[in-house]
Amino acid sequence: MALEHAILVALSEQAGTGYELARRLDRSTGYFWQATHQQIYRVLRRMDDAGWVSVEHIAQSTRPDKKVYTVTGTGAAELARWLTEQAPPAELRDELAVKIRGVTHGDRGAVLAEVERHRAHHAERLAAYQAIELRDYPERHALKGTRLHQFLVLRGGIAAEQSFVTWCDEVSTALRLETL
Amino acid sequence: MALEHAILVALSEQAGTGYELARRLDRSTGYFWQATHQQIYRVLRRMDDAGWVSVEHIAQSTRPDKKVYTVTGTGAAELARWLTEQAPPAELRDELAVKIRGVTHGDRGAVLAEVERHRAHHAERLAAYQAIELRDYPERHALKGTRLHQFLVLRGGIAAEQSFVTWCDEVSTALRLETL
DNA sequence: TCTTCCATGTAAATGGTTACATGATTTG
DNA sequence: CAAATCATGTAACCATTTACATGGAAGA
Repeated sequence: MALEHAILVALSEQAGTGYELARRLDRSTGYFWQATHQQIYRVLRRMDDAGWVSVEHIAQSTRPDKKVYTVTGTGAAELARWLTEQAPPAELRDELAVKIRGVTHGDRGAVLAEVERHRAHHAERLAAYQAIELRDYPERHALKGTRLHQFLVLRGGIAAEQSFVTWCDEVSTALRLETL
Repeated sequence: MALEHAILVALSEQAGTGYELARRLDRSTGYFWQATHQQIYRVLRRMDDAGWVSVEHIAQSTRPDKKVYTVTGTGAAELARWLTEQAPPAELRDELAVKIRGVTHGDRGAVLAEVERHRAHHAERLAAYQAIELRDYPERHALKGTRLHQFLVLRGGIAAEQSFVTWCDEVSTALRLETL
């Protein structure tokens, strides 16, 4: 499973708490792998039991105690091993497609509105990703190492959102024309 | 949840058995929603309990007995209701992105090979979808009703696979150049 | 003869979401 | 004064995947 390994990647770059990881994943691997903090806490405990990470308890006076996680040698080895494994290619899951397939059995106007809502959502994400691209990677063609790899993942997010937007447009045009 | 409703859509077009649905979904809604036969059997039972479908037992001499499912009035109403609901926009889940993010912590050659394997997989799917497009929808611009909606979902699958292929190419080029 | 197809399911495990709970601090 | 942020978690539930099980018929 990938969540463990997404966490290993994130912690290899910088040790941190579960709470912090939840936000970091949102902004990096998060384009392709999401997780709530509850899930992350549970997985971190499992990883600790397996010896992939070690914990440093930090008592805080004003806040609840922190647990800062660091990748161990075993964890690093596990990440390296996992990287050589084959992963299942991505499969899509989009309820919108089910709704489109079902248009004839309900209110076509509602489905059209839904297509446009999704269009707006994906366009917004696309714009956000493109803003990150411009702001954080001005030297696009000179990237190396981790920064290059982060950039490449971002590019995947951009490509995917772009294609959702284009598809939504095609669908709403076709549904409108059909009504005439 | 969408599986129930994907099944309602499929059964509205044509009554059928659980086994048959498993294959049909594969070829229609399946570009955006997959399900195994085990899951379908379980969901069909739930739908039967809820009164969304009715079952006709058909005894067969040579084969195990069939259960042919049909959508009831309640089921049709539920589908219509669901179509007016908002659905969460699609989110991506691709382990490949996690591996790309982690390249510096393992064997870069292995990850590159994996990117190319995924590229091949998506290219194959794309070709398959395009073949269906050519074979089954030669009158692309004159489509109406269910056939149009099926076509639009297929177009979404094509757009998505296309963007995966393009992305994989971008990633493998970048990873190769980085090595130099 | 071996594989695929038809046709049904159960059981267990894993993964993920939602709801609930606590409590101080900083920001608006 | 209210809301968001930091920081942790538990519990219950739901969805999905994988493995196991059966058994005849048709086709390669």
